[in-house]
Amino acid sequence: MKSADVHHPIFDEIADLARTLGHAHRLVLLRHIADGELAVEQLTQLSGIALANTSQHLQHLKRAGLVQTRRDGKRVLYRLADGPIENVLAALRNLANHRRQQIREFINDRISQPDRLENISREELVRRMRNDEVVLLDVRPQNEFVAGHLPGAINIPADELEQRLAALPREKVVVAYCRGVQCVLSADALAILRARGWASRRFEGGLPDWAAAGLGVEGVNYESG
Amino acid sequence: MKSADVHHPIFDEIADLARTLGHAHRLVLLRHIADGELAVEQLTQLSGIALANTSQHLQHLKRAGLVQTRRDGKRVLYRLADGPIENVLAALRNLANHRRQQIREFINDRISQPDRLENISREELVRRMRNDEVVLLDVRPQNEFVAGHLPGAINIPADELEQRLAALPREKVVVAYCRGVQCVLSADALAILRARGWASRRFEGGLPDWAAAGLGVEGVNYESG
DNA sequence: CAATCAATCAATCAATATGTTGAATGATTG
DNA sequence: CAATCATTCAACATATTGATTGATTGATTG
Repeated sequence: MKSADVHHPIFDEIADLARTLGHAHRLVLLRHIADGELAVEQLTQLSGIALANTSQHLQHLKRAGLVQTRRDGKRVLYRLADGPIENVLAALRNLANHRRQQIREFINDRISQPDRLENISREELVRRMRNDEVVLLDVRPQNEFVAGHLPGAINIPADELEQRLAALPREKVVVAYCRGVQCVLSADALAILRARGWASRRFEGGLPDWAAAGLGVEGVNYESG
Repeated sequence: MKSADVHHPIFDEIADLARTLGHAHRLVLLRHIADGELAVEQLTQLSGIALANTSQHLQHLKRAGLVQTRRDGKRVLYRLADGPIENVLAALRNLANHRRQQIREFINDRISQPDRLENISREELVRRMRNDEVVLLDVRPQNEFVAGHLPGAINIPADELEQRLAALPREKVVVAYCRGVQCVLSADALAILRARGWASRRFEGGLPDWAAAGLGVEGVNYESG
């Protein structure tokens, strides 16, 4: 409203925070630190960033109050600071994904050849689920999964898939699904799965197609009507 | 195996976004633009930033895809781009406020300071619901919820909120509501949500205000017939 | 206490970002 | 079509940031 409001120092503080997040190395480091306390050298190995460089970025993060440290013998362990830090990261990831998706929809270079992505029809999926031949993989963000998902599905958001591949069985066919035909998350997931040698298919219709067919859905939006 | 993940281009994209938000001038401009379409000169006046400088920052925002433009006669009008941009800003603001409060050991006393960020108007709520930017949280007892609630709302009674936080998404703004202005349930809920770092607002009018405005209500008292 | 290890500091250079100035563009007006 | 207005561009000086290198600090080990 008033210019006094506009010059409020909160803007500078927010800008400092944002600038601290404005470097891929620091985002990578934060991502690893978010999984638990880690020492500097472990972080260099996980990230591939040179030692002194890693240290500097970590101190940048520390100055900004995003991480805290603790000494354990010779090592210095870094952990996430208190506060809604992961919310900010999630929001940024969300926005970036939103953008990517728009770009992909525009170019439409991925789903244009559905055969290569090995789509599975709803009918075949139902049949193979009955025979316990498949594992359902929901690659949408956790909150959407919580709100409602196909029965028995495992939730691994697409951007975490590479780290969490171990959670998937190798002896069944993995069927990935997401928000539906316009969503590329499951296509991304399939690329990862196939690159790592998983037997995998894609249920293109996703949750909307499933629900529209009157098949059961699990989740908070659906229990106790 | 992690290094492949680490070099994923999404990190660079997120970093670019964050860096774009990493300057107080651009945050100020975004804040004004978020209120509605504005021309460059109006923005210079509102922000106090020199004309050419304003223009450059606006173009920075445009390059980053955070704003879009439209020509109207001689003027160029800037507006927010699509996507969960306000969520990112809210998350950053939230984190910065969290830090400020920690530093000052500030004690938050409920409704005594109803700051502008806390309450959300019906108009803004409707708009953000349309954009799928918010999650509605009904914190009244279950029986009242069943009788009637805002469309799409999740019901978690205020006294169960702390145990059931996991049901709430982190990447959308949570808007809590209850029986209306005289009811403190949603204020309590907001205290819990903010303490745990959720981006959250309060729809003060609650169900009565919503229904009085002639907006749709879901529930057994309202279903067809 | 010397040797070793983990992390940080200091100094440097290259690359980017910012603010300012004045000129150039694009659309409207008389 | 010339004048005017709103905005953008181009060029420059200055500041900030990032990566690299080698030295330094702090803690442990023998």
